[in-house]
Amino acid sequence: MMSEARKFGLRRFLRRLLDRSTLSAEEQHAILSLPGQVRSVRSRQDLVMPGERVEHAVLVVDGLCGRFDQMRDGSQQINAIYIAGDMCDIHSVASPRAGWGITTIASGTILLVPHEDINRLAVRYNNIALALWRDTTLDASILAKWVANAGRKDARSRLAHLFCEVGVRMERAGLDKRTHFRLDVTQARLSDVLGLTPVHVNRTLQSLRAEQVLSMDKHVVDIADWDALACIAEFDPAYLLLDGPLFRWKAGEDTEVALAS
Amino acid sequence: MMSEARKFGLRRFLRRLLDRSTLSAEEQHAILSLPGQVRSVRSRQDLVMPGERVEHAVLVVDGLCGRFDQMRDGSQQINAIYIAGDMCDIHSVASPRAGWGITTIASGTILLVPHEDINRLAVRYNNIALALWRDTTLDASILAKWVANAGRKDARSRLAHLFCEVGVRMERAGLDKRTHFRLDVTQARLSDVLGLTPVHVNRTLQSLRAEQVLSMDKHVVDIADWDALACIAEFDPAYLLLDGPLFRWKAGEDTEVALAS
DNA sequence: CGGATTATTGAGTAATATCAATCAGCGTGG
DNA sequence: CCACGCTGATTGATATTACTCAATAATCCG
Repeated sequence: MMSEARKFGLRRFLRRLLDRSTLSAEEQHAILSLPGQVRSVRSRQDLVMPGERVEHAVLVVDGLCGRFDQMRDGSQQINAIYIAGDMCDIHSVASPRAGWGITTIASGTILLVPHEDINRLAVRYNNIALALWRDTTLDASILAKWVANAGRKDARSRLAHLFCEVGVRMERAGLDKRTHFRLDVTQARLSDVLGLTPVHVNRTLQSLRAEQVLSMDKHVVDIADWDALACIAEFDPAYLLLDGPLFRWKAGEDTEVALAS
Repeated sequence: MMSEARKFGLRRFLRRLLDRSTLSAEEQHAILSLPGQVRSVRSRQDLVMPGERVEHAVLVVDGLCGRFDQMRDGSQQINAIYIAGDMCDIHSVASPRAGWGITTIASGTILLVPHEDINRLAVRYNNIALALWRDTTLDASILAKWVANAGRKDARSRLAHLFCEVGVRMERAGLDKRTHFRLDVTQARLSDVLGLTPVHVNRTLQSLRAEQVLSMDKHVVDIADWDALACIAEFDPAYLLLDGPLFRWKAGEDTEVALAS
């Protein structure tokens, strides 16, 4: 049932927020009570076009979404991958018009949550505002890492890094194991993520397979040697901000700021 | 005098916030009253090391700073450039430990603003919280564009895009003209920004100079043909979110959300 | 089964990196 | 004032990575 999907998606979203922020029972309840429109989506469906002004945020209930930028020659660059529980364009709540677009990478289910309702929560509960800000921070942190990877690493290392990142995020979200997960992408799509050619992605995958580091068959990634992969990738998960929930803001006029352990 | 530098920096910071957010007189005054420690910095001075936990945010009063990531082989990738008025690591207020580092690119003056005080303002004035979140959004938007540039554009186009971006940002900040500005970077530093080799940056600059599009002499960029440069860069400033101040949150328990025109 | 993607392979090419000099500016100590 | 040593800019020659084009094989899906 549709309403079930909504609850399910919001629970995943809440879980994700709780990874980095502490929310009271009331705040948690408020998140879970967010309204939203459930929608089934196929692969390669553009949800937000670049430059469009939006009035709702896209929460991935199930499947995969990506944020993309388009070049004049038609080529795409995907600059963020979102898995179940991620809210793709949380930013849009603060800045409703952005330069990017949102597309589905794999079929699945999404929940469209009106900005209006998210704003209402952020106003009433400033720790929700903080949690959302923190989520944007994570997004920026991942982007910063992607810039570094694109700028300074070769194809092997970039590919390896992507698998490490997605593995860890999947595992953290309770979706799969970091060494074995379903990643419903075609090699062409992978090339849009990594800024490579489909041909080159194919060859790079083969080289990793030949070295028994990882295999990708039928869109299932199987990492045989995590340490080797992390080494190739120079993967350091610090940028995923997984140290556990951080401090809260004290409510009201209190001028003291609570800092967690 | 040092205190003058503090005021000066905060005014620039406020001005920057007002480009995208509306703040009341009281809120503006609160920003300008932020405390902070002024510090003169030389070029190539690391202010925050990767992975370090910080307790203050860095505001660029004058000069240039950059956020960087470091590879195992020692090479650096600069994934963000900050000009006067920018607060480099606003994110750190929400997430005090990040994976990146902050370094100076050119000599100048910075202001270290304690997180504690920023948090205090964000708690008391939720529109300041919104403005800061929005600022993080802008940062993410720029990063997303850089990912796209690094992934899908060649050296010429990337270099051109950087100059367009910095020009527009400088002009917007009231520091210079977009077609003529001082950018105190060496070619080697530029290469760290663009993910290229110093040698290649040099040759690419020469090619742009040969075509009378732009020249860079003594660290002063002179753009002879802005349109040509923007065309080479495929520059569309939408991602800089310059449409003017956006909506405010209504204060207090009000459940209605104010949306600007 | 047949038409569509998607994956794979090969050969040749273009972009960028690498290595190694040389050159130019510039501050400093003699 | 000038020689020295430094950093940054420039150049040339070569190596390497990744792209392009084009074809074929495998898989998916109705």
